[in-house]
Amino acid sequence: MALTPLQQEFVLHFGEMGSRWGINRTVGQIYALLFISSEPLNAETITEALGISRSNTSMGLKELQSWNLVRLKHFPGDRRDYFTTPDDLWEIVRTLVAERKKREIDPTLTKLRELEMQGPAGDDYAEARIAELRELIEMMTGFYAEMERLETERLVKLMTLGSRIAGLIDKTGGMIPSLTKRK
Amino acid sequence: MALTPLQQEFVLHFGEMGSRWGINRTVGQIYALLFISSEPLNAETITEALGISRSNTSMGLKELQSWNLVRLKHFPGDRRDYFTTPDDLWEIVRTLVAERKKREIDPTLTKLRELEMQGPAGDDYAEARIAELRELIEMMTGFYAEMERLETERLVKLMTLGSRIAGLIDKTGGMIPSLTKRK
DNA sequence: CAGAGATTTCAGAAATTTCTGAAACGGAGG
DNA sequence: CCTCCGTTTCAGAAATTTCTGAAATCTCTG
Repeated sequence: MALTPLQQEFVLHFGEMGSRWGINRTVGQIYALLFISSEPLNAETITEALGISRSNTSMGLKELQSWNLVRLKHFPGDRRDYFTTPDDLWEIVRTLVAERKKREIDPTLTKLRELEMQGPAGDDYAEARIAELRELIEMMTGFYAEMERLETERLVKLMTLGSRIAGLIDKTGGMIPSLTKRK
Repeated sequence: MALTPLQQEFVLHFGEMGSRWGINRTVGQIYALLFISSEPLNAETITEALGISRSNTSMGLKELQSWNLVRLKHFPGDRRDYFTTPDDLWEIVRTLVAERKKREIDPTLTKLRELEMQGPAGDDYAEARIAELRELIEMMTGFYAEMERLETERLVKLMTLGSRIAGLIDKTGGMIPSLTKRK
């Protein structure tokens, strides 16, 4: 499969950005290709389009699957696997955030709790700093857990409202009457 | 400077996590060390504490400075540079988010706009997908711009209120009376 | 402005990550 | 239970990133 110049440039950009996102170039390119392709693609097509080895494609797809970033499709009479990305971009964002949290935040939270468990180490400053960090992360993951439940439409509205909500929270108490009344 | 077992473990953990966060092990360790040290440290002390080369420390500190993650201090009669992290954890988070946005999001937004500029490429699906992605990113960065202005205290309150706010935004319109009234 | 102390730069070494081709594996159909 | 088609695994090659020691640079101080 030959790429159009537009596809080409898009794919190459995501390849380059890949390293900043903690995935490698190939994985970035594969994802970008699936993202801008209207039809599901099989491994052979991807291999050809990106000019990489078949095994590299296999590893890249495996990586993307471990991130839950691709969906598998099948066609009758064809036993090859075909891959796509979800149509809903918000679903993609949600997955991305969830996975990054799992890989980048959770292990640290676990480690911090573990360190606190070990009991007083006679290093007050370090202990205080660790506790503070753990509390911060817990607050943020708690907030995240709330947001996670929202479906796309509500999330969009929340983001649109952003500024107004922000302006409301004042230093004197942060209590919004219509908020505190309910529940 | 010899590290306490607690410091040791904390530092090593951040070193390991570093790779997942797009920074290298040494940079992660240096940051962690500064974070749990009550006093500012100079390059020589860091070098010794982490058992790395002096030049590696220099590069790591330079990297951290480019991320705006460390503060420089000086003591009278000592012309060496001493480094610390901010006391306020929220300030650290803000910096982290701002820098990651700059490195991981902005270049892509620019690229997407650029691709759209190049005009119709006869690939409707790809064009639509790119436009959709750009719009999503613009919405998120817009929301981020709002949040960025909030100082620590308000942010904490917003996060604490999270669930209630989320529950309010309903499908029928998302308009919260007390919100819509004020500008 | 010479010398000492401190930091930065840089080319190559070391370590790590990514990529490939070949071989192993898996499972549907005959 | 063999064969074919497709996928995965894996050991080594290639590429990239990180780290080091030596030299260069920078900047106070006397």
